[in-house]
Order: sequence, then C-alpha cells, then structure tokens
Amino acid sequence: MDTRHMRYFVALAETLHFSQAAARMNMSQPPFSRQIAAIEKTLGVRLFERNSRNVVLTTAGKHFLNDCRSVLAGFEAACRDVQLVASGAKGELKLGFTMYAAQGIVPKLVRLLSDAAPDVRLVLEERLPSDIDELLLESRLDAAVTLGNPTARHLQTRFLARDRLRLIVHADHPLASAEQVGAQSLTSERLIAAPASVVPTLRSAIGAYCAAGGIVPHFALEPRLQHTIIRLVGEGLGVALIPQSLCSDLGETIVSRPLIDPPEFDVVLCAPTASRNPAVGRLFELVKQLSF
Amino acid sequence: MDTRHMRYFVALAETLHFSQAAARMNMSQPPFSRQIAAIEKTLGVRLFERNSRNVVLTTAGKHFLNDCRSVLAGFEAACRDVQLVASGAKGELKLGFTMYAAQGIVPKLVRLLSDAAPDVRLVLEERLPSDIDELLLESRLDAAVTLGNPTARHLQTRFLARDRLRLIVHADHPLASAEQVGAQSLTSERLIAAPASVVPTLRSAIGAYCAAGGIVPHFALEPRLQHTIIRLVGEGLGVALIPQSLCSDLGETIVSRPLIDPPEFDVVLCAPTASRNPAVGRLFELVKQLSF
DNA sequence: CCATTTGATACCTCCAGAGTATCAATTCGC
DNA sequence: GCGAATTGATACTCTGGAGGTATCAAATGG
Repeated sequence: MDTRHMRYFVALAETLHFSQAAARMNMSQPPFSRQIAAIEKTLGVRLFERNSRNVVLTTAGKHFLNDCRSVLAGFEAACRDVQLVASGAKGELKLGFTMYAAQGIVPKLVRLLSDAAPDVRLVLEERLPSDIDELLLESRLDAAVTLGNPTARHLQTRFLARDRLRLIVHADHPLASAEQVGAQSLTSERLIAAPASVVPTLRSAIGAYCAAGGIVPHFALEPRLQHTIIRLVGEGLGVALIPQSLCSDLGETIVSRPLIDPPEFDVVLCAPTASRNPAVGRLFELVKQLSF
Repeated sequence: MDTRHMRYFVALAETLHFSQAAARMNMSQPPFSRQIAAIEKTLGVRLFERNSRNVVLTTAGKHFLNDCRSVLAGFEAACRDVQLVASGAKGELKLGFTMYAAQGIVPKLVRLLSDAAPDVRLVLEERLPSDIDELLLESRLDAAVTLGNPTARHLQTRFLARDRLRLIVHADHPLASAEQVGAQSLTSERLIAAPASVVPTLRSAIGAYCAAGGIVPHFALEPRLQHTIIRLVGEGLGVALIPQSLCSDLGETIVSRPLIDPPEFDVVLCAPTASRNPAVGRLFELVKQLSF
C-alpha cells in the first residue's frame, strides 16, 4: 500500500468507472483494474461491489475514501510545507531585542515579517544587550535587534538605523535650560549608566565622548535597565546619556537636551553567520528592501 | 514521493546514521543513501546537513519529521480502520425499533453491541412497525427490532423473544376483576387498537383471536401510538389488547388481565438480506450468542 | 439478437529500486 | 604523523512490479 494506491482508489471511488478513473490517473484501464484488485487483496477488504456494469462503494470503501482523502491531503501538505519552511516562509523565528535599541524598530520589523511571511511564528524575547550575543551563539535566539557591536564574531549584522545619545536631567537641574550641552558640562555631574558588561557599546561611547572632552566621568549609579536609569534621573539622583529614540514621553520631571557632537551608534539586525533557520535569511532579505 | 520514502526519511531522522537506518529498513546502505538523496532532490529541499562523519537534521527536516510522522500514523490508521469497518467492528449502525416490541430488549441489545464493538456508532430511531420495513428496504435503517412479520421479504430476521397479548381495561370496568378473559367477553366492548396499516402483526393477531372465539370485534378507536392506546383506556374510552411486556407501570386507573389462549407473536431483529453494512452481520452474530 | 459498453485476463516491456563492490573522506589510536 | 576503521557516496548489475497492448466475457439497450 502506498499513496499512489490511495490515489487510484480515490479516483475510482469518485468516478465509479474504471476506464475514466484510469484516464484520470494517466494510464490504461487494465493495469488500473489490477491495482485496485491488489489494494483489495493486500487490505483483505472488498472496497467496491462491482459487476461488469456497475461499480459501487462498499461501506468499508466509503470510510476508506474519507480516510484516504485526509491522508493524501496531509501528505501533500507535508511536501508543500517542507518547501515553505526551507524557503523561510513558514516556521518559527525567535527574535531577541533590547529596549536600548528597539524603540520603534521592532514593531516595524514584526509588521514587515508577518505581512511577508504570515506562516512564520514570531517569538519575541526582550533581553539585555550583553545576553543577546550569547543567546544567538547558543541558537536560543535566531536573530536579534541590538546595538552595533564591533567585537561580534560569528554574527552577521545588517544596519537598521543610526541613533545618537542625548542628555537627560531632572527638570530642576541647571542644565535643563541649556540649549546644547558639551562634555565639559558633565565634569562634576553624577552620571547614571548601565555597566559596561551589560551595554558595552553605549558605555564605551560615553567613555570616548568624555575622554574627547578631556573629562573623567563619574559614574554614580549603574543599574542594568534603561527604564531604571530614567526613573533615577527623574528622582534627581543624577544625569544620564541615553539614546535619542528613547527621549519621547519622559514625563514632566525629566528634560532631555541635545549634546554637542553627540556619540552615535548603530542599531543592527544580527544573527549567527551560519544560522540553521531559513526564516532568518528571509528576514534579512526583507530588511534589505527597507529603510528606517 | 511516497510513504515508503517518508519511512526512509523518518528512519534516518531518528538514527542520524545511514547504515543503521538502512538496516532498520531491511536494506543495504547504498540504495538507502540514494533514496534519501532522491527525496531531497524531488522536494528541492535539503533535509540533512551531512559530512562523511555527522548527520544532522536541518530546520526544514525537523518540521518534515513531525509532518511525516503524523502522515504515516494517519496512513496506517486508515489501512487498519478499513479492516475494522469491513469486519463490522467500526462504523455506524442505524438501528430502528418500535415501542410495540422494544420494551427491555433494545437496551440489552445496545449494551451488547457497545460492549463488543465500542467503535460502532449506534444511531437509534424509534418508528412505527409499518415504517420500519420500508426504511430497512430503503437502507435508511440498517437493522431494526420489530414485531415478527411473515410477509417481510428481502429481510433476514432473527428471533429475539416471544410475547403475548394481554387485556387492559379501566380500573372501574367490570372485566377489571376477572381472573382470566376469553374472546367472548369482548363481544360488546369498544376495542382500541392501532390500524392494520400501522401494526399489521398485532392487528391480524387480534382479528384471528376474535374470529377463533366466534365474535366480530368492534374497533371503536384506532390511534397509531401504543402510548395513546393506553391513555385512551385510562380515560375509560374502551379496552385494548397490548403486549404483555408493556403491561408494567400502567398506573392506578388501568388494570391488565391475562387472556385465555392469548395471541402470541415474535419480537425479532431484522435487516435487509443483502445489507451493505458489515456491522449488521456483527450484530446478528452477537445476538446468536444471547437468549432473552 | 446484435452492437456497445465495461471490467477482467494474458502476455510483454521496461524502469525504479535493491544488491554488490568499491571509493573517498574523516576520525582516532598508537 | 600514519595506518586502521568508520561512514557516506558512486558505479554497475539485476530483478520485480507497474504499465502497455490485445483480447475476452458479461451485461445492457435498441
């Protein structure tokens, strides 16, 4: 028994006519009749009542017809789906992202992918930048939206957007009314920033910016989450340099000011160079066609 | 592509070893390798990443493995089920019955069948005896529990039980206190009975009984349902001869009395002689082993 | 009663799939 | 580092099963 036999059976069950069914199967009647007989013999079940004039399904044949149709449908779906999965049009994509970079970009990316490949189940995972590289290399993430990191090996990256840092201070802070702020203005400020182990890209950018301005930054507090940094600035416990894209909706108590010659950094899509998941290729293809 | 190919694929996906998988398929490694290559070629999809030392599933291969397993399971279930249907162990059985005969017997029959063949979906339909023959011949019923009917052609029957008629009268009726009742006692009674067109067996039995007693019965009312007959007797509108098996639980206002030399009739299981439904054969087999 | 239709049978052909022998590449132990 | 062993790929051969053609047998209908 094979799917071919099932197809023969279905053809005969639908036409109830050996010659017509054989024609539908692109073959002549005699071998077709033999195949039907072979099916009945191997199953040990009479599927058709037939005299040389009429063909009619038995009760068992009717049941078998239903079963064959669903088996054949499943069979063809399997063969079709495997091609879709291979092409990246179907499957699962675990996409990591970090709030340090994700503002506005991840929703666009999700929309883009779910429009172009609705059968790809997208699993979103928010992580700290430092965790993302590790998860990608362990294949626990397929791709991620994160900060550009020159040290990333074994990772392919694609530029998504360029962002710059901006100063945020409490509304009562003297710098709140400054038009622009240079590095020197930060000399005696209590800086709040995530530790280098969590967000190396931003932390090194801040360090470089201060060094260029000839000052030594004083990092008073080092929380891990962007959200916490903003909260602490709101409490007046210090000032911070955060991505411009995160400076909307800071609330009443926090004011953001542009920096003179601000540090810039890339927001990138990245994935393991030898990703096993075809959906990753698809995602990169889609991103190519897009400009943020 | 065929189920055989799927089996090969699953074997390799489970062992990740060509020689072992080939052995499991009872064949040698070279043709097995070729079949795997052929699958990948016809699908146009790489299912395994392999060098001469390691074999590992691709993402598409993993999906395909799941799909293949369910397709193969469905395939085998279909081949198995068709045999069960043919043997009468699975399928549907539309069983008709009539309240004139069914008291106590149908529940036993249902229990019997659902114990012996739980995969046979039993559809019960209560009908008048006259309808049952017709529905059986039209194959709108597969089998039925009804009154023995000597005129039934094209029907196979099997004896289930023998029943006899009994007189029921209103509690205030003079015959209510009679020990036994003969046909002569019915001379001037208003008889209530279903019309011959509805229950020919009982009606002719009643007719013969009266004729044997030398009286001409007076059928005052001719409702179609047994239940209605009993209600009308309860209203004192006449007397009736009904199956003994229906004489329990008649209520306060109705009294049943045995007849002298009562008319007897068979309760039978019957089905079209050339029934297409194997479950019917099964049912008859089961009934053979049973005595009511 | 004969022509037509339809499924079954007999016989032949051929290719897909299985077998054997062998090769090539990688790994591992000494 | 080199040889032995393991493992998948390749080349060639062969066989069984699936399909083709010709034909028959039975049933239907004008």
